[in-house]
Amino acid sequence: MTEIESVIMFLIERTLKTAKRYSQRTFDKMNLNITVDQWVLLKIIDEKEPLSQKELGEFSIRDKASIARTMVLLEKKGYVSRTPIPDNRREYTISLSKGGKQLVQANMEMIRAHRRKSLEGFSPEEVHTLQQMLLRIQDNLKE
Amino acid sequence: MTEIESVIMFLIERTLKTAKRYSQRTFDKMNLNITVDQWVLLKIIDEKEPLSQKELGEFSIRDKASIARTMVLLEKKGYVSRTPIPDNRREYTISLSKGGKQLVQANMEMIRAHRRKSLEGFSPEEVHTLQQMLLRIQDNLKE
DNA sequence: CACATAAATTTGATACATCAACTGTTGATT
DNA sequence: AATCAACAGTTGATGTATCAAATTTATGTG
Repeated sequence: MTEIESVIMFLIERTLKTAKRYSQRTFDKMNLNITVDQWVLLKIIDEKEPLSQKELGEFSIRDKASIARTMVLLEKKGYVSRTPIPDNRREYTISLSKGGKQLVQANMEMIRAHRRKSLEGFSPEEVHTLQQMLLRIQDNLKE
Repeated sequence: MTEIESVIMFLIERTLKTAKRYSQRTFDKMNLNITVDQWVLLKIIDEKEPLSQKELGEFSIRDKASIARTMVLLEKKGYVSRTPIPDNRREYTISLSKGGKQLVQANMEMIRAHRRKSLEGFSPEEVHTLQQMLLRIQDNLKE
């Protein structure tokens, strides 16, 4: 085992890429016509709506420019609506359209199956330990 | 806490983005003029050279197209050399140039400091547990 | 040997990431 | 009220990611 293979960030990156690739292949097979990144944003909106692009960016750790462009795209695809806020012409309210809600609804079971598969062989305590460790690392690197 | 905030892949993604951002800011402050992704590839080459683009792609879980373009770029920057293999005109041998070796050498201490910072408060046993968990997840998703 | 098949890399199309610069809006201070 | 700083979002430039198709070279089988 070389040095880099024991580095946590390297392992995290490999794990994430493996999982993303796995999910994207399923999405493509099902002709979902969205990317895994787009799914994640849709799911966040589903759980947190209504919210602004700024809030969505902060929550998902994405640049505001990236969020803006993806929202335009998801609006075009008919999954997201951006409605103006009365007395505030500087931000939008982001929420799921009917089509977006339906998409999330229709695919949650498949997503949950992926989550279960990724954690096969883990006890609930282990999962909890892993969650806490990841949060601790984020805390260590905050600001 | 909403559902998605307990999902391991979501936490992993946030952790990785936080760490990458943190390192990139340091790189930029030091005028290193490379991205974190480029650094990771340089460090892999440093540890594994000589190797082919295909091997580098498999090891780092990157698409061969992505590797090819990044190698062209790193060659232009003078950090990597691609030398032909005798009796094999179909692949290259990738290795670090002098400049590349020097770059890795000169920055390893800073990188190690980042690694230590990300794991502040972790015992060696905890780090080992985390490594093993990440490997188990990758195994679970291996096609 | 010829020819099909496989392998390593490159190129094209598209998506997403960041930073920096810009636009338009809001709010606070003088 | 006028001005200026802060804020939300957009746009431009650049780097990286993927898949699919093309290219070039190597190899195995008849």
